[in-house]
Amino acid sequence: MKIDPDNKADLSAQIAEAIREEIMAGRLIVDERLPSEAELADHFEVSRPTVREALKRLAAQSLIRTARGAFGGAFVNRLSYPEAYGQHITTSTLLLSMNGISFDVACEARYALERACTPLAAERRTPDTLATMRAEIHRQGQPGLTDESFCASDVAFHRALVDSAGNPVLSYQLAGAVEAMQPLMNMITFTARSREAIVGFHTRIADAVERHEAEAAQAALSELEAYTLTLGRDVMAARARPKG
Amino acid sequence: MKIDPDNKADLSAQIAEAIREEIMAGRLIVDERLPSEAELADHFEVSRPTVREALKRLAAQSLIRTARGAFGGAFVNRLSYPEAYGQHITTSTLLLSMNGISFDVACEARYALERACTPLAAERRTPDTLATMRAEIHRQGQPGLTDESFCASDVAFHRALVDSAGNPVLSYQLAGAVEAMQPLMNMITFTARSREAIVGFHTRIADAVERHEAEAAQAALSELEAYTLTLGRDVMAARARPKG
DNA sequence: GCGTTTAAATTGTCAGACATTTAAATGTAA
DNA sequence: TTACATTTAAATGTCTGACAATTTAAACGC
Repeated sequence: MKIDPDNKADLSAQIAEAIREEIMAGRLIVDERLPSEAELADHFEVSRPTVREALKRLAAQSLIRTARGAFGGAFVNRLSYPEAYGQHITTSTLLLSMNGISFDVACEARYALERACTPLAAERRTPDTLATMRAEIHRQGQPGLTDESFCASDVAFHRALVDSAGNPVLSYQLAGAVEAMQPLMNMITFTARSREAIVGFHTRIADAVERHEAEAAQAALSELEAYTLTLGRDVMAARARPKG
Repeated sequence: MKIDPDNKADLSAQIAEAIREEIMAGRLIVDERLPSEAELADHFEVSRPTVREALKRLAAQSLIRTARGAFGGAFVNRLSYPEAYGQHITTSTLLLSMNGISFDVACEARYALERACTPLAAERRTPDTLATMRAEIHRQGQPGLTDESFCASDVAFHRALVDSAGNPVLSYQLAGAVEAMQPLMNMITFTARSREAIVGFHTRIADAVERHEAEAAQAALSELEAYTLTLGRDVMAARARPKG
């Protein structure tokens, strides 16, 4: 493994980067065991705590996993879809919340991406994904539902729509976009009237997907986007008026 | 800040998660200073190395940054677009390479997402992004170009197309999809004939975007997808035949 | 008033030790 | 021989204490 020049950056960051490059380049393959912490410390000529900090950096990115005990150690981790989802959602959510991304921009990106899945979803939807969409639509019509539950069900519906495309890479990419919108969506209070409208759009989408009508589904999605945008703008406008 | 129950997981992971939740929930805001390592160790009732491992986990995710010296410490980091790009690309690349994602599935996801940007790109393209696309097309026609440079230019062209949409969130989401394909694309050797064909598709796309013709651009993209798929399948087939 | 020096606070690194966990090796009895 | 219990070795997890390097602010001298 590569060494570190007289770089002045943190040693643990340099070591983590060296190991990360080995993994990215495929020179360390999945489930391969890294040398023990003591051996790594010896190799890089640093102390064990420094090596451990480097390994924790890699663990935080799900690049390695560790096991205690004899024949334990650090192993190259096969990045699973749930782990990848989680990291993507964390990154996307923070990017939106920390950079003052407007509701309009986030909304546009989200629905543009979602429309991209729709033709595939209309072509390949299964009874299973259709049933999930129908179930979420039914839940959204329940009177006692809290705003939080309504939002969660909304996410689940759109998630099912995306999953209908049957492309796990697409599902992964969309997860970040849809989930990251959640905090922004939570700012909107859904009146009974707006819920009714949204359920209407969802029903149109599910119907179109069931009938393999991609364009009708895309059209309904575009109208839902426009409607969501008006809801968001109303909230912003109301917030600009400090008068209650 | 929250404490840790009698959980048996790593203390550093628990502490990192507790701080991460504070940041995600907005209770720790951008540029806010965390307590010093000694204070955190005191608060969580662990030793300083354990706190440091937790902080390194957060630093690896660009959630915090650290500064030495008096009035230094750990600060909540504003996640920048380049940092978010980098993490997204790392995650996407590893997800594809470690899970045996087929060329077909990755290709489908990538072009589906890219087509989603096309209507916005055709609407909003600027002289600047058009010039970038033209420049990359010109470079791709140079005879002496290596396969690596051709691939890089291909990525730059598609990146310019995506950026034409003028939506930074969309650009961020697409970066992972496009860049993560790069290792798979590098397996394809581009003959003079295939390069000529690709330059032709790129020219059609640029022309359509310049004329604000979204559907023509999408059609050219779809044909490029089909052509890329045949190239990839030829490579796979040639690889299946061990005979040279 | 200004430049220099000093002090303090904080992260970065090290050394050594002990605790905990895990699986293999070993021993023991039915 | 087989099954079960014990021991052992290897590795990570955690702690203590110390020192180095860095950076800012305050003190100091002129």
